[in-house]
Amino acid sequence: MRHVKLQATWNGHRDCASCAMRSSALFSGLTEQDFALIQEPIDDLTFAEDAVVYHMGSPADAVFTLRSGLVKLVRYSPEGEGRIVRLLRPGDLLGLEAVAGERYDHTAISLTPAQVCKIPRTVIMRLNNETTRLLPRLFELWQSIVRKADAWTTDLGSSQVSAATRAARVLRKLRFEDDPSRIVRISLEDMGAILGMAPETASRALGVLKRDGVLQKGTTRKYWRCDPAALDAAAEGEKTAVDEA
Amino acid sequence: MRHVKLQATWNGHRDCASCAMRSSALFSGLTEQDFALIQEPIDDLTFAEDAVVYHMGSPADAVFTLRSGLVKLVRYSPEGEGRIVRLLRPGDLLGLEAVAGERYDHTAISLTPAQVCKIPRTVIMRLNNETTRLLPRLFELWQSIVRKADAWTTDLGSSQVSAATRAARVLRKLRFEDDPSRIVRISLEDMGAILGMAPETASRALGVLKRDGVLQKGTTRKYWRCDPAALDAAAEGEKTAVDEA
DNA sequence: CGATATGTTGAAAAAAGTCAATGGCAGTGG
DNA sequence: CCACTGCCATTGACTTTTTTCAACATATCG
Repeated sequence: MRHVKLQATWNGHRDCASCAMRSSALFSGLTEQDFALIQEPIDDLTFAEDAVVYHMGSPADAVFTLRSGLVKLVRYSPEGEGRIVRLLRPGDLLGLEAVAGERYDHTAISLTPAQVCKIPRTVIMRLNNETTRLLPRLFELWQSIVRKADAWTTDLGSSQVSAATRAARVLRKLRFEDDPSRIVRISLEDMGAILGMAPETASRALGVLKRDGVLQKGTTRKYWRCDPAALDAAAEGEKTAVDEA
Repeated sequence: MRHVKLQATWNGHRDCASCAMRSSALFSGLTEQDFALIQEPIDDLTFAEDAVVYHMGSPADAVFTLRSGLVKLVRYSPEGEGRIVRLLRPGDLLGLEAVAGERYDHTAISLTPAQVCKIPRTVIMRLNNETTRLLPRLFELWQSIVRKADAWTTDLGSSQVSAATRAARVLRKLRFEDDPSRIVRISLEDMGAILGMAPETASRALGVLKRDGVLQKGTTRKYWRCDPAALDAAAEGEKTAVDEA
C-alpha cells in the first residue's frame, strides 16, 4: 500500500461570501446577512496527493468542501479490505455525516493535491437555527449523495457488463474539467477498489481500451489521454471504429 | 417479467401519535403538541405482493413509512435494465427524495404484501417550520440511507467474494423479524438484480448453500428455511461444518 | 544508480455467463 | 377434479471472463 501523508497545510481563513465555490457548494442560496452569521473561521487547507482528510471512525466535527483536486472515499471492512465508494470532484462536499452523526463513515484520501475548506459543524448548526435558506440546499446535497451512491452500484457493479466498459465509466469520472481528453491517472489498486476487481484485471481492461484507441499514455504519470467521444462510446459498451478495423 | 399489480387499498387515516411505528420511524422525537401540527390526513395503505408503491421519475409528493412487509427499490437504466439498490424492512422510510427533489429516483415494489403510511411532503415541510424536533431525525435517516447504499456496494459488489457468500449476505437481509430461521423467498431474477449476476448463477449459489446445509426449502414457496448460525458463517465467507463432513 | 513500488503479461485454474433442455409447481379452464 | 399451460427454477454443457500466482518490465525516489 502506498505511503499516506497525514499533513495538511493551512492557508489562512476563508471568506465564504466571496468564495468562487460559493454558488456550487453548500452556501449557495444564502444572503449577505446570512454570511455574517458565520462566526467561526473557515479554514482553507491544502493537502498533498495521498493525504488523509479525515479517518473513518474518527469524531466528525466538520464538513468539507472540495475546492480543487480529486478525493476518494474509502470504506474498510472489519478485515481491513478497502473499497472506494465515491470519487469527489471540485464543488462536492465531504463528510456531510458530521451534521447527522458522531463519526465519519469513510476515510477521505486525496488522489491529487487538493484544496478544501473546513466548515465546523457548529457553523452549519447556527445557520440552520438563524436562517431557513441553508436547509433546502442541505436536503438537495444529501439527496444527490444518495443518487450518486446508487448510480455507483448500478453503473459499476454488474458483472454482466465487461470490465473494460466499467473501467471506461470510471475514467469518465476522472476527466479534467477544463480538458475532457485528459484523465487523472489512478493506481490499478484504486481502480480495482472502485470496481471490485483484481488490479490485474483492471490493467487488462485498460489494455483493451488502449488497443481500441480509446486511451493513451499521458506525457507524465499523473494523467492519461483519451479520445473523449470514443471513451463515451466505450462507457456505453460499444466497440470503437478502431476496433473494427 | 412478473405481472405487476398497480392497486393499493386504502385502510383509512392513521393517527401518528398512537402508531406503533412512531418510535422507529420519522416521527420519533416529536412531542404531543407537534403531532397536532399534522393537519393533513395520513393515509394507511395496503399493497399486495408485486405492487408498485411509486414509480421512478414520477412526481414525488409524499414520503412513506413501511409498517409491515418487504419492499425493493429498483433503479432502471435508460436501456430498461433494472438493478435493485435497496431492500426495505418495517420501520424503514421510502421516497425520502420527496423532501428534497421533484421526482422519485426509484421504483418501489413490494416483495410481500405490505402496509405503508403515506405522508404528504407538506406535512414534513410544516413540521420543519413549526418545530425543531423533526430535523435531527431527518438528518439521521438520510445519513443512514447513505450508509446502507455504501454498504450495499462494499458487501455485495465484489467479485473477489464468492457468489454464495454474497447471496448469503442478501439472505440475511430477508430474514423474518420474529423468526430468524425463516427467510422471505425472492425470485432468482431479483436475486440477480441485487447482486449484479445472472439468475442461473444466483440459482447455483443458492444450491451451494443448500448443499452446505445452510438453506432449505420452506413448506411454501413464499419463504426459505435456514440455520441462522450457519447463514451468518456463510455470509462471512466461511465454510460450514456440514461442508467439511 | 540502484532499491522498491507499481504496472504488465503469461499461463492455468476457477468462476461466471450463456444457451438450451428439463423439471416442478400453481393457477386455469374444461 | 384433473389435465393443461405457463412461468420459474434447476441443471448440463460449453464458452468466456476473471482470478490467481508468478515472472518480468518499468518507473520513481532516495
